[in-house]
Amino acid sequence: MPELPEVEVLRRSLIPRLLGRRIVEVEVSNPALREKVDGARLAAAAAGRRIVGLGRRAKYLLVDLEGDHSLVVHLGMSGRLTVVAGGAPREKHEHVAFHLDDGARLRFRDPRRFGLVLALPTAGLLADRRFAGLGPEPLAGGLTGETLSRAAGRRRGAVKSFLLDGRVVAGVGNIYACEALHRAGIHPRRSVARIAARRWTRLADAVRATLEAAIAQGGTTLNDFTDGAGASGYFQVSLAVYDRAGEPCPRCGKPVRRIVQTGRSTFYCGGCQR
DNA sequence: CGGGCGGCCTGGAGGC
DNA sequence: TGCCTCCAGGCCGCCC
Repeated sequence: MPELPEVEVLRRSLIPRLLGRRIVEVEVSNPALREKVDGARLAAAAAGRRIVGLGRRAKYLLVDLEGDHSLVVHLGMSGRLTVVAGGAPREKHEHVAFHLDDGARLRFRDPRRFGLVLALPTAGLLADRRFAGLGPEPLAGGLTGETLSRAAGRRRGAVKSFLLDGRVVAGVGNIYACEALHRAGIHPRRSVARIAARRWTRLADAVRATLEAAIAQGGTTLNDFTDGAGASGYFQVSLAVYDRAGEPCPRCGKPVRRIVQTGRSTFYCGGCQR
């Protein structure tokens, strides 16, 4: 379940393996991802081009190519992007492969096919409809209590759902929304209309701290995530509440509870989240 | 326009 | 052992 930290860990792990490499061939085995993969367009954008940068916006990995195009990769739920030896056999669910000039292969594997691989013009990339409505990058200085408070505006919904809204803040998914609320001591069902300035600041700080801690530990590997070399993260051992229903809260010892909000699981501590 | 919800998709887990 | 159901959830589109 790759969220911002996992994509950031992936990005950093790919830099030494991809930067300066030339893509020699693009192979699409199954175009049926979230958006149909346009193999001809991918090849036109990437074949013969060097990789000159690796960026990230929200949960999207941005591969900057020489020329005027970038590759945009989203891991969805179960996507993995890894660099493997050129002779490695094609894996099940390996839908897209980029063959590199050093003989290696950049493999995109995604059993659930919620992911995305496409090429877009680099100029104005972030103005693309997929990025245009996104909220601030939480680790780029754009996330403050005031940002959150202003985004809340006249909204009245639960703060957990609010944090999951990419227009509010980019890159926060279910795991880190739960963890950040726990860190901030805020109940996931609390209405955003009933959060004071001081608590917005605490929440913004908690979101940043949670994401940074997860990146420092290589991300969270519950089922699928690995970095570009195939290595798992280990933040899952640091999760305070996520997927820990019934276990004691690491802060106050009361049992962690599971509820469902807008169709997805929320984990929190009824003792220290108010 | 905010917000809720279904659909997409497969593998793994759990029940019987 | 095998079959069934459910669940994981990012994102989009539809609806009220």
